[in-house]
Amino acid sequence: MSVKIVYADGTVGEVADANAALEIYRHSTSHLMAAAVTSLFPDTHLGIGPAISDGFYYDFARPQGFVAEDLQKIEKRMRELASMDLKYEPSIIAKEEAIEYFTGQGEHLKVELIQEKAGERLSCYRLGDFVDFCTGPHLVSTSQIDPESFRVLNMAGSYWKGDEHNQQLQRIYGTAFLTSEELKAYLTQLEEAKKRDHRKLGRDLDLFSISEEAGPGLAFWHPKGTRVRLLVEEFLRKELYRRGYEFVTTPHVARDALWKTSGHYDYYRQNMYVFNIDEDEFVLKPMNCPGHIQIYKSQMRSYRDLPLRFAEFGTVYRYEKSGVLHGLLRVRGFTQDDAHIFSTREQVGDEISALIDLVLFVMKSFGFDQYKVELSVRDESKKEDYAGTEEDWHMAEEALTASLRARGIEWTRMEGEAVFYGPKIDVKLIDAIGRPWQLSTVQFDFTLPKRFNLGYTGSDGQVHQPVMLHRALLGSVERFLGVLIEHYAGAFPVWLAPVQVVVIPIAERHHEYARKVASRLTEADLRVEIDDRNEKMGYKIRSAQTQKIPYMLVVGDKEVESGTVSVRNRFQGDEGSRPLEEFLRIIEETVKTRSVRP
RNA sequence: GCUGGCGUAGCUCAGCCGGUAGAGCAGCUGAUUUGUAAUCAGCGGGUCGGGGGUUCAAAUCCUCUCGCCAGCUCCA
Repeated sequence: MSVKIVYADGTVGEVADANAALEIYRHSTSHLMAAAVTSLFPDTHLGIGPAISDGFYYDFARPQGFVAEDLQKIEKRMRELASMDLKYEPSIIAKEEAIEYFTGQGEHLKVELIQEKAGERLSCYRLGDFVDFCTGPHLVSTSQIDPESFRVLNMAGSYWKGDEHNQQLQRIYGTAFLTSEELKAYLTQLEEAKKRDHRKLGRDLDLFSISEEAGPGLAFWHPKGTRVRLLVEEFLRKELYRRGYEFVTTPHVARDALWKTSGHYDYYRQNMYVFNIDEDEFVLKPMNCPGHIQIYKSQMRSYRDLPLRFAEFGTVYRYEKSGVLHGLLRVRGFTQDDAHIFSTREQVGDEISALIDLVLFVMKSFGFDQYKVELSVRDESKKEDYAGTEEDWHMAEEALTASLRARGIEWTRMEGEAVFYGPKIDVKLIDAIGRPWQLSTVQFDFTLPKRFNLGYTGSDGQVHQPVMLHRALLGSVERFLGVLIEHYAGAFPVWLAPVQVVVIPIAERHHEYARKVASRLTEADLRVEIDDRNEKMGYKIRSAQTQKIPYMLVVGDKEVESGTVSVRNRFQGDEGSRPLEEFLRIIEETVKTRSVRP
């Protein structure tokens, strides 16, 4: 469907593209919201109010802020204004005139924006009594906004121009869709996301907890959560050994001297836990790289030794601001599936290719098949902020893009997003309900080899400096498991499920057979429980279903007699009886293939 | 860290214009011996996040503090 719009110069047009139309629609709804807010609260001043990926927001400056009840009032006022058929009236005026007007209105933030804008003339849109400096385009009239297709959702603080040193504004979020059905679907999806919340599932499935007494941002892994964790780690460990990595183990604390050499002491101090013992100062490690470098440096290295790939499930601790902590996704103590590759310049291209293969293989194995790749490079205008030579950056970027190109992987180039010590590739996974998660990262490092004066003897007998790559596949085990829980909504694939099978005897006389069944499966290395509680079968099934256990084996008189099990699958329900050995073959195959659905 | 909201039993929540706590689920005990998502009955369980204050009296009001939630900034 096409939407009628009005451009800044007053011409009227139509937009047929659904995405473009939605963006304009949301932007216009945000103006409607601002109009509602300024009419309800005349002492409010304006920030900016764009459309965003799933709605829109508007930032307001109001000393006393807003309270939750204000949101309802605002929404109500928006409906009233929408029904008044107000026109979005554009006008093009001189910059001077605009400054004068907004200064007169006390809109100093708008004035600031206008002053920064180049050009002599600019456009404004009027909506009733509300005038905003805006390039448009907009809907023609508020009558185009379906009062049932938008919502004012929540509010939060935000910094002017996104800078925490600036004044803090009140941001009000809303969402809008072209139809009320789409709004409804969106709200349903929010509910869905809530049901998958790993913090809730972590408790319900008894996977992990975070204790107020022990401190925020520190996860305690329960037996079932630890099982999943170990399974993930075992899978990776096996795969990494297969691909030429060596595992190493490094201490959790090290003298300040190490961190001074690495530079973290100066650049990362605000995130480090530092403490004194006797005369010495120690740091709880926030990163594993200096440790791996110690191992590299423990002996002379030759080009024949390279590449060296040191891997570690390295637990690090970083002080994070209290407001950023979030379940397992953002914690203060976490385990990186870290590795550092030391290679010659000639080898680095192959290493990156191998890494990309590895990342894709690992993600696929865990059931993710959608992803986005970002290549972060330095800000060309601020080269002095970055370490490494011109040649370093060129070589690194070349190596990264060549590998991506060779695999036909599409990527987005992120200007100015590189870390100061080198460019990187980040892989963002898309989960089951379409949300992106930043996990894998491959980063060049031009500074640590220099700081630690790393070298190897080349075939020419001269000492050369190795290239160093940091890489993590899962990022951190904690974050990855959080994402995995949400991706599967707690129903892990059979190979990762903490409990794979629960045997459900119907009555007490079937307990002995149930134990026989369970021990046969346990012998085959399956994770089995028997529910021999004094309850009805339906109760036990419900209990197993809510625990998302992949298979329930019901055993009663018939099964005891025939040596079978009645198989119930958590997704499909009752599958009927089959001989125990046959079930065993099926589940073993499911585990072996790491099949997502049993 | 900042803005706003919220902390009552293991979980979800009621009680909150002040009169010292309640439900459902979970747990425990007993009865029941059960055929594909909740059998019945009984019992135990809370220094109402913590400190201070106002008051004859505080889960309810004020204040400080800790934590959680939604964002912002930052990030694996």
